[in-house]
Amino acid sequence: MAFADQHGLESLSMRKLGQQLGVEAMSLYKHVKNKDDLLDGLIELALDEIEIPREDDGWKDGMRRRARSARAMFARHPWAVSLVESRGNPGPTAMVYYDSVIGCLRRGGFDIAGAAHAFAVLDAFVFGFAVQERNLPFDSSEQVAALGTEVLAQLPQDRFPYFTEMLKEHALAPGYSYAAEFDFGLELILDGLERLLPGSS
Amino acid sequence: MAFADQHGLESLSMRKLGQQLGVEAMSLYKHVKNKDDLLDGLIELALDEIEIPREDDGWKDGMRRRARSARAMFARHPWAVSLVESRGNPGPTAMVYYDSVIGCLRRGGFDIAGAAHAFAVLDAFVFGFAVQERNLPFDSSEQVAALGTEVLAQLPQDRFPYFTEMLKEHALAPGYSYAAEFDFGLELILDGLERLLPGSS
DNA sequence: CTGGCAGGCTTACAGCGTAAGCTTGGCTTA
DNA sequence: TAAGCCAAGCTTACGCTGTAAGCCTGCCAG
Repeated sequence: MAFADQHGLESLSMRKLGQQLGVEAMSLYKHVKNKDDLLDGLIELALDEIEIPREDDGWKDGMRRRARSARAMFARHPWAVSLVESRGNPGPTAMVYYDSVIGCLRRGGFDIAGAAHAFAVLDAFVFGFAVQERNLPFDSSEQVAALGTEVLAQLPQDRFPYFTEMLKEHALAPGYSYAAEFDFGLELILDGLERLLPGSS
Repeated sequence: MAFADQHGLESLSMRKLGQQLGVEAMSLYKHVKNKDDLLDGLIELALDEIEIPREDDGWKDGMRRRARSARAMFARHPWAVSLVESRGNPGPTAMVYYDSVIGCLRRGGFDIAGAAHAFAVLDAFVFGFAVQERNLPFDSSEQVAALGTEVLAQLPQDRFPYFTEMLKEHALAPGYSYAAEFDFGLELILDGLERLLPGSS
């Protein structure tokens, strides 16, 4: 995990990892079945950093908590995005996660189908947002400004009037942060789900 | 693209691609700068299959159209998911796509910030859903039944009561299709966005 | 007729995951 | 104390990858 955080997932090879540990590549195979096994372990570590809903959380707080912490985890470990994307089989940590999320929704009043809906839409949003955020070609707001003005200079602005406008008057405006879009989307979805509940007319 | 559809992205190597074309691997480099260049071209082809909103679409219809067609494209070309995920730089097709989406929203009455919100949440959902769907370890509903019962048999059911329940009574129920979750989430988000509009009090 | 050049081919290299087998040192047990 | 096992490392080798460098051939313009 330290290696992935430091050097990125694409440069994690058995040889380099061994080198960092002061060991030959093949020695790692005493501890790990193969590279996929190692990557599965990495996912497990990453998923374990996602906070699951507490027993005493209402469904909305519980979902908010896990969504926010998932986003934070993906921001801390960008490699986890590609990893989760590229391999499917849920490990034990994923099972705990699934069960606690569904449980939180069911206790909050959702029927089975409703909980499935809620889970699907929230999960898709959280993960999709993590991907978007990781693919942004900048990290800080100085970088976004620099890159934005450069793009603007090269762009045939008359061909993309709406995009240009948004870049100029929104994304490049002081204080803009893409991260804020996360809370917006999250609350929108949570409010929409709330309306499904019996008793919200 | 044909090769990727047929054999999957992971087995697309320059040598194998050349072989399929009756040509040596290195010959491809006369037409393509390097493999990344080729992959960028693939993305371009894939994105081009996403329907963009029509001029006469209302914002809701426009967004629904592009969301649905994006999902359909990802279903047709599963490799496009990993590809979009792994490389960021938007090409010309992506620019057209961005501009038309933002334009559709703006014409529909969203202010700049609102359009940015809407774009972000919809895009995250659509892409996140595509990833989920691609990672499902089954393709048909017979497969889901077979796999589901197998998982159920192995699972320590008492440890994951909610998950077990959902599997038994929902996912394994006849006629269940994960795909239906897409429209649910999409409409939920669209309805949520509608409420942002002035005049919907 | 000639030059350029597009489109292919050949060779070669470094890096990858990993199969197969070897060495070593410490612990367990008789 | 001796015997045996085994965990943890090392070595070598194989087939795969992307691609740099350079060569050959045939078409087409001047």
